[in-house]
Amino acid sequence: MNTAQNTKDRIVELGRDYMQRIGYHSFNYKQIALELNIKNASIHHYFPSKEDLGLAVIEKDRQDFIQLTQKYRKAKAMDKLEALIANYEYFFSEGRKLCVLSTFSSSYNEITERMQLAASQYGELVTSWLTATLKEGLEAREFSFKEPAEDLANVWMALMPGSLLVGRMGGKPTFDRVIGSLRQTLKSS
Amino acid sequence: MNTAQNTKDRIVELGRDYMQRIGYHSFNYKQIALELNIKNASIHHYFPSKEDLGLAVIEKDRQDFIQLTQKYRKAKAMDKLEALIANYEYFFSEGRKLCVLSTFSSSYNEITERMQLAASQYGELVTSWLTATLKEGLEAREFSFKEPAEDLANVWMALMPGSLLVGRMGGKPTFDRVIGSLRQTLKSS
DNA sequence: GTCTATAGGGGGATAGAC
DNA sequence: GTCTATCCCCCTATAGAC
Repeated sequence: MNTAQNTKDRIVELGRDYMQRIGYHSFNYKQIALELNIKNASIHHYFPSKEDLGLAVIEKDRQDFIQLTQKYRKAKAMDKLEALIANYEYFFSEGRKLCVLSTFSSSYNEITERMQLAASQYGELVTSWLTATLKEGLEAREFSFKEPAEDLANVWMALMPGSLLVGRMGGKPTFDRVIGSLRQTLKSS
Repeated sequence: MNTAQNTKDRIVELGRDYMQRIGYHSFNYKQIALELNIKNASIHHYFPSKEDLGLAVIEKDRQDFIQLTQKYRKAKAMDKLEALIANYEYFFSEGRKLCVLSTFSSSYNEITERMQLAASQYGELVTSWLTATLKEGLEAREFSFKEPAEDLANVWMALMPGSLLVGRMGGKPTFDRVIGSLRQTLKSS
């Protein structure tokens, strides 16, 4: 997920990383410029406005997600979900970052309409995939939950970001406990 | 929960409201000053630095929580939890606000150590209360969950803020679905 | 306790040279 | 594509009068 060649791609990668750590608004161009050994103004060459970079970050994350779903297309449902969880484990261990969706959701009332729309649509995509994957695992008897798959998908959409939020304050044990419970939602009910 | 008499209390109330809507950093003194018909500088008379106001907001929210636990001291466990849920229903309907804890958690890497500590301690208090309340309801056979109460308390700590986050993007139906599932975690398992 | 005035820094954005 | 220089706005915070 970190294979940026050109400057433009590297800006998006670094921008995403910073936004996940400190939020869209606290992030600024200078932080990236320093790491790339270029100047503030050069970033504006690639992304004239901060909104452009924000949209690019959301789109990059969406593409990475699509790529993950493709890679695990033929895998077992449990392996698909574990791949998603692995991302969250990585976010937490790598500086207690939030995921991109929760980053923009926590700033939702102070970002542009276009960014709100992009984030919302990305969220719907993940929710749909989760719903389908849950149904898939249920039919294959990998899972045994009893509530509607749509409901459980929404629980995952809330619980995964939530695990990062409480993990920031409660630390690794708290984070692990929530992720453990997340896996448990697939069994019986 | 909204009974501010003097200017200082009103500043804290308004500050909390804004922070929950747009976040600690996006909030600024001028927004409050306009609503109170005073000037920016007057706020600094009560809260010399923004950190002071941030700490006051956390403390106010903690006191309100303690007051809620006192009020429901002798109530059934389910009624206690419903009182907490009612807060979240209110946050969402009132402009899709986040709760104070998730507000500061989402800005955790960009607030001062004192604020981090205050937020963390407040979080531990809520977690303890939730754990105790869950055990209480289990012993009274109001609930029938099977996992350790500590684990379920952490799930609630993650799922309640999570419901607000996904609700911002998915809307009321999504929020309601997560809250519905939250209640379901108390049954069987 | 509230005001005016202002310091001082940060950060997004643009112009124009190289 | 990157630079220097600069504009301009926003926001925290302070000084000092009333």
